[in-house]
Amino acid sequence: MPTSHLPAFEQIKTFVKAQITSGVWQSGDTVPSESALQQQFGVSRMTVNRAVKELAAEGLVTRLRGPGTVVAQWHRISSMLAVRDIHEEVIERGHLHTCRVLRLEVVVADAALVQALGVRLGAPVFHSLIVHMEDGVAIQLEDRHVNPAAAPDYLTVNFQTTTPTQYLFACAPLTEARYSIEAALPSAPEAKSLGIGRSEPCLVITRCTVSGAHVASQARLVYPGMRYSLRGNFAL
Amino acid sequence: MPTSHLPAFEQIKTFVKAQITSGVWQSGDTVPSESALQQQFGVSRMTVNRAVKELAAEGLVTRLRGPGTVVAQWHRISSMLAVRDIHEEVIERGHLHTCRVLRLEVVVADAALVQALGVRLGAPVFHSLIVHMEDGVAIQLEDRHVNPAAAPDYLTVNFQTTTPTQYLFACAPLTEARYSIEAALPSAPEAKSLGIGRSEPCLVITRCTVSGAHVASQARLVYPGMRYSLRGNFAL
DNA sequence: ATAGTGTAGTTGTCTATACAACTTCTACAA
DNA sequence: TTGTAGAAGTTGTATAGACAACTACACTAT
Repeated sequence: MPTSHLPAFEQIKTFVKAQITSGVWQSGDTVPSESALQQQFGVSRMTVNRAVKELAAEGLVTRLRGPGTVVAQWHRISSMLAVRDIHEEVIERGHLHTCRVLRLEVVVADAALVQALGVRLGAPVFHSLIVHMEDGVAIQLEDRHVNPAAAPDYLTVNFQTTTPTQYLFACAPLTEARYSIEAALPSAPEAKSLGIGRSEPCLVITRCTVSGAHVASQARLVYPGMRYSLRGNFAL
Repeated sequence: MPTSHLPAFEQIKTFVKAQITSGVWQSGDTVPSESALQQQFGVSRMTVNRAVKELAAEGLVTRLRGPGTVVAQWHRISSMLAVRDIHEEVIERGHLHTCRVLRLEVVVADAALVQALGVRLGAPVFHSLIVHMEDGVAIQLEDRHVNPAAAPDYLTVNFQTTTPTQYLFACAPLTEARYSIEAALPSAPEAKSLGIGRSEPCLVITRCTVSGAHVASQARLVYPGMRYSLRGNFAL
């Protein structure tokens, strides 16, 4: 990478992003002030300002006069589909979030997992299957496979108090994500876990998150179609 | 609106947006150069630069050294879900796009349309029902209601050569959009039109577009779940 | 007629400075 | 102890100027 040929403001952005994605600066941590970065990089404050302002526009940091710049809580994927925690989402609606852990185990990587996670065939992979409920009604089935290299202690987490999304955010900072949204019918066990009929259509979000060099996890999120919809708004 | 109290760069952004949303500047038109806007608003070039640069980041205009700034082709809704034309989308994949117009008529506004389009009960509303095909296979059913105030000549358009999205973009520039994505089973006529079974789940995108003071149209887009998925990517 | 050259116009980046607006913390006074 | 005032630190906005990189177009030399 010819970073030295990149514009100064890009180099500063790259530096800050690297600190965040490597986990050196975590959610809520304060980012050095503009004058500090100015001295560190030997550029004018306007150049630092542009770099940090653009990072704020991308949602990686939040800025306030006085308190300064802090690493943002959630890294948004576009303005519509944020990688956010179902727990937070339910709480935000003023409802009660509970969950039932159906499976928490080690499985052996098959061809599909080799493809998705980049592990070797037959290597151990963590697997969790959790039903999330809003006021007692099942709204999401979370079927997740986790790369042990990214979260070695995944199986010891108490998922009654911490959601997988929360835990993975903390120990494997997000650097990249791919997702697809489709409509599908639930399988028999999925329908049973969600308490719906096999003919009820579901929104299925498949999400693959990358943290540094590893594919951290692959999640298949099944939402009952009658109880959930993705909404968005756009203006100007 | 206390526009005079807003920062100068915001006023310039508002001005440019207004020219675009009002249709004075259309897709492909060139935007005045930075020096021209600088003289017009009596500010420094850096201020104009910031305003136009942010509009470019939002996807409303594209900028190039030499050719200058032009109004962008498509107004993106977030980075994932663009309001774009199904025709362009199919062509981009290198396939053949055809369509069948099932209905093109005037209907009388019922309560739901009053709510959605902001017209009076019993007022005339244009309605089109079109099946879009990719290489002969139905991939989208477009059920659209159009506000006559926004597109008075909607019924005279030849939808074999122009898609509703294309036409509406031209005569009613987009200023706002709301959408939701859900999973649902098709109704009997919908299944028949798409050539799928009634038990095959579909992705349903409901989109409401606003142009200036009018709600221009409401579209219900039904995609067969087995033939279509929304995909997205996010990095850094 | 064609190929090459140069010039004008455009955006991209960067500097050094200035003031405004806001927050937090400290110091002082009641 | 409480309240107020102020100082310090932070980001937000704006200016005037400079040079670089790139494009389009007209002009020139072959």
